Amino acid sequence: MAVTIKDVAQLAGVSPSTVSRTCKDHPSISEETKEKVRQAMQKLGYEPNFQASNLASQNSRTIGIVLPPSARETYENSFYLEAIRGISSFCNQKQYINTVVTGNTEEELLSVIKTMSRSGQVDGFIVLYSKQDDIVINHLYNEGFLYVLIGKAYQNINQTIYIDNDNILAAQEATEHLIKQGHKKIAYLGGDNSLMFSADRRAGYQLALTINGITINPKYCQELPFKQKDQIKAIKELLTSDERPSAIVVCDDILAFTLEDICEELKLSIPEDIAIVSFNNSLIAKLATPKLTSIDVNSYQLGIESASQMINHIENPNLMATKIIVPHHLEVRESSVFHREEKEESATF
Amino acid sequence: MAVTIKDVAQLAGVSPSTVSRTCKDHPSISEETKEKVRQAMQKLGYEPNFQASNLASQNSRTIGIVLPPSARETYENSFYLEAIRGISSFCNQKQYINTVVTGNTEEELLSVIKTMSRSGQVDGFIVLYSKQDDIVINHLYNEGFLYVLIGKAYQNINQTIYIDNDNILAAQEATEHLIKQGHKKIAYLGGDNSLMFSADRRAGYQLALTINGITINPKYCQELPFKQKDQIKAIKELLTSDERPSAIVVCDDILAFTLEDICEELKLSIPEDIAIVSFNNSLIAKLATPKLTSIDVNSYQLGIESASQMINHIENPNLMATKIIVPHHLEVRESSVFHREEKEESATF
DNA sequence: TGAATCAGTGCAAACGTTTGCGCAAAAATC
DNA sequence: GATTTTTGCGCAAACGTTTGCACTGATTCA
Repeated sequence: MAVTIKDVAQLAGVSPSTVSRTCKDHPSISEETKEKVRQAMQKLGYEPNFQASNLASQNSRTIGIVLPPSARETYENSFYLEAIRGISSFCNQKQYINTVVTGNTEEELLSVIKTMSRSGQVDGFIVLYSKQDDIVINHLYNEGFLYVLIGKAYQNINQTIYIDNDNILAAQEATEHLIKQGHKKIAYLGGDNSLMFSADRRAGYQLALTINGITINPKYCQELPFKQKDQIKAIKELLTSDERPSAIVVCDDILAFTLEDICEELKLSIPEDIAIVSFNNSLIAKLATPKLTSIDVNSYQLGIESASQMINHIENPNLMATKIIVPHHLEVRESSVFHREEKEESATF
Repeated sequence: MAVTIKDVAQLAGVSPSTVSRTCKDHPSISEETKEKVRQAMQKLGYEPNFQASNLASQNSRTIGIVLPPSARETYENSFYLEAIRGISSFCNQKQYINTVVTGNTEEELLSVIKTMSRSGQVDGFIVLYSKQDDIVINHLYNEGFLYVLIGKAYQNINQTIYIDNDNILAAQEATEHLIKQGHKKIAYLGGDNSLMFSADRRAGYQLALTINGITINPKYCQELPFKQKDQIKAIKELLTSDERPSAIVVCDDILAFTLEDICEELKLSIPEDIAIVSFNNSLIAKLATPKLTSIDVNSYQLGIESASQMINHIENPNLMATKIIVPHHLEVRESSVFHREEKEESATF
């Protein structure tokens, strides 16, 4: 049997409550006694029992991580694992535990989440996506259960805690980067606009055009269908139309990669005929030919910050619902700039 | 305050112990009473308190998931998230919790693991890699703590539970697939051979050659350095040498992708000059041009099986250390076969 | 000098389960 | 009908913490 608080108390010649208070560094214990207790803990290799501690203090020190209910391809995006790693790393430091919950459908997810919250398995959920009218998010909100969103909240904005990039600004910068290269016919390829990041990036793109006095061409602003076949068809149509754009902002590296393929097929050279900027700065952006200019959203940091906020709110229930914006940065590579020198950073990979 | 076992007991007119036993479907409670209790539970929306239950039964119903301590690039491999999703999904069903632990160095990992096991935060660890002389794995073994490896065990093989593909067979099949296409000069590009999967794939490659009466050329069998720059250099040397191979088995899609790039640079066409088979069947394999023939290792299933084994061993401590082999399959695409028709499955993506 | 304050500790009751054991009542045995 | 066995359930003691409250001895204040 593992060493308990009583063993430590006995060895140190104090009561269990004194040991407990020493662990918490309670001010009403004298430094002298604390030292004595600490020595005993050290000697016995004491580690407080997680379950007992949680039961007594009526919490779980556990954070649920909710993956979006999606097709397998979605998870190929390294964003999710990086966010999870950020969360984990912070949790590990703070002696918290995290549990990822995943499901194929929204309903499946919801049912797991319901039992988890009712059984006190978790203190709160970090939801790794933000989507309009999502039943999971709505449920959490309606139940008043603690949750934080990665991505911008869609409704109840002032009451929900979220961690996000400034996707509008990011897309604006991406677009302005292209404008600076002399482009005027700039298109945007996005995904499902009920996902907040996609909608925001589109907004940023449009904002940049407006600010720079470029009129918005609706044909240039596309919400692509989910199926890859249809995506390809839509992209081809765009690229072979009379008003072919000379530059494209793409909401994701994977999609941008597909775009590069299509360009090659259509004998359009990048960045001469079509310049490209995309998002996520994943490995694929570095491996693509030509290498993709991409916006790094710091997904690991998004994870860290969301865990930090979560724990903060668990331990201080009356905190306001704050928002955190994690900085992004534009990683310029070959797909958007003519005659670019081989840069050291891309070379070291 | 949430509804407890006492509330249910009161409503059903029985004692708390009867409620508890009903939950466990204990045989010594009459079906009649059970039904009464179940109705009460239903009515109150009772969900057993996770912490209390764990404390009383002296376990944690929590599984730690150990990511390898690596550079960021490693995690771009979708293998890890898929494995985690498999584990999570199984845990969610079984009312278990999982917590991923990650660290930049082996020491960091080890220290987290130590406190986790001592504080009873987890019942066991699923280690998502298998490596020679790894201090984490060694620690777990020496402490006699429950763990299961994804990948083949390196030592204490009969005492450790592991879930793996038959990587030897997989690599053998990959190689024989190339042999069937008429290739005789076949090379193998692997990574760090202290990682078991890499060593096994090499072994399978060599086995296939031997069986088919092809002498092994040491130059053809490479353990590539970690840095991408050096990798590229080594590959280029191989491809420009006098004895240039006509086909290559590559231990990972990402590396194979890089190989394709180099081939293009050297004006070698795929699969005519160089045929390629790789591993993991990730998105990148489907997006590459030409599309990569790749071995799918069913990482999600590896996750499921490892969680299943883990829970089985948690609940039955005296079980033997079994091994589970998850099937793989070869997904044939353009990189290994001449004049391949566009297949439906690749088209649907 | 006596009352009031305070710092430092311990007592014991939670927290919500699980489970060994005991005890009735019912069933089986003779 | 008396004895034993079985069935079904409840009692109460764990499990290892946390924490409100009480208590003691020392210090301060008037």
